[in-house]
Amino acid sequence: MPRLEIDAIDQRIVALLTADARRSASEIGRLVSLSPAATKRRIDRLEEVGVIKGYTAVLDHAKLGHALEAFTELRFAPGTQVDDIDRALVDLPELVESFTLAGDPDALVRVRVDDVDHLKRVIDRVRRGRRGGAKIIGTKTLIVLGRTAGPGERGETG
Amino acid sequence: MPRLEIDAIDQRIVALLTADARRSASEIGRLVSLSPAATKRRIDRLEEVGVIKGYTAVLDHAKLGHALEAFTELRFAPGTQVDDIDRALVDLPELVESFTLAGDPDALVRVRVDDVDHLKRVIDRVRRGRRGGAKIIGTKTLIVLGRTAGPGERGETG
DNA sequence: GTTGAAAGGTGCACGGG
DNA sequence: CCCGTGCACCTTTCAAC
Repeated sequence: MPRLEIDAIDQRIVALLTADARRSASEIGRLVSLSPAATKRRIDRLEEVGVIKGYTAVLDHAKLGHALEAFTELRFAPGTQVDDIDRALVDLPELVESFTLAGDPDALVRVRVDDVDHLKRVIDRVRRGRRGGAKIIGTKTLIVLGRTAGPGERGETG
Repeated sequence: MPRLEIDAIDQRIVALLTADARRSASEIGRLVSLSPAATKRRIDRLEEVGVIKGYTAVLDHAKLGHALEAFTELRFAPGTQVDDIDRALVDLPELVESFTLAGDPDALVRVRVDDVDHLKRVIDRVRRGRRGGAKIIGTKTLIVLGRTAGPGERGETG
């Protein structure tokens, strides 16, 4: 395993790839004053140590027919293990990401759906929450009206 | 402006770029049985019409020193405009994204911080919510214990 | 960290369906 | 409209330093 330290140049490379993951290693090298080969080695190392987990396209989901986004807060029966929560949600195609939380509610589930009717069906599926012994005793769904990206999503954190 | 219709091949291209945004147009072309040039033209068109808004690196924030993630629910005073909410949150480097919601709470703010002390300072800043006339009358912060990516984040939705 | 050369990807004009 | 081809140019990759 390569060294884990992330120096200032690594941070700039990470920021540049966060802003545009399809930039070439040569261009990044130009921007951080390094040769293409040295830049590529740093990118490879950042991937190896797991600082960079991958690269993804940022989509306009509304244009792909998934116009509605929502968060559903979940409350579980006493004794439910946090790991059970994840198991309760696999195989839900509408799931974007799910969070286990400290406090009340116990989990937050983010879903993307076509319309309110679709949302209703998804919430029904979530509420069943059969798998893994997780017993859902309450849900509260919040419909997203608008979303704004922050600096932390654009690589401006360092 | 190019055509807005997204056919089955476009959807596969979007899914492939969502799974790995750094794949070359030639490789994607091989996977969807199209020439490199035709594939590139489709990718360019998907970007032009805004289906693909950009490309970003997926990071392990814990390895970059931002180990703690949290959601803060916000409640606003009556008469607050939803647009005021976004204006109240600009210039918060710890902000990942913010959502305006239908129902109660009025907004959900996602932040990434170094530790609980840092979180305390960020929540204090959010609670002030000076800008744009947004008056925050209550907050509730949920600390993230764990996160799981769903199919909708990996391009498996189509 | 650099250089350099081979392999492969990109960008563009052209022609065909 | 959208596809493929061919070619010049640029990037990536890897050895050697």
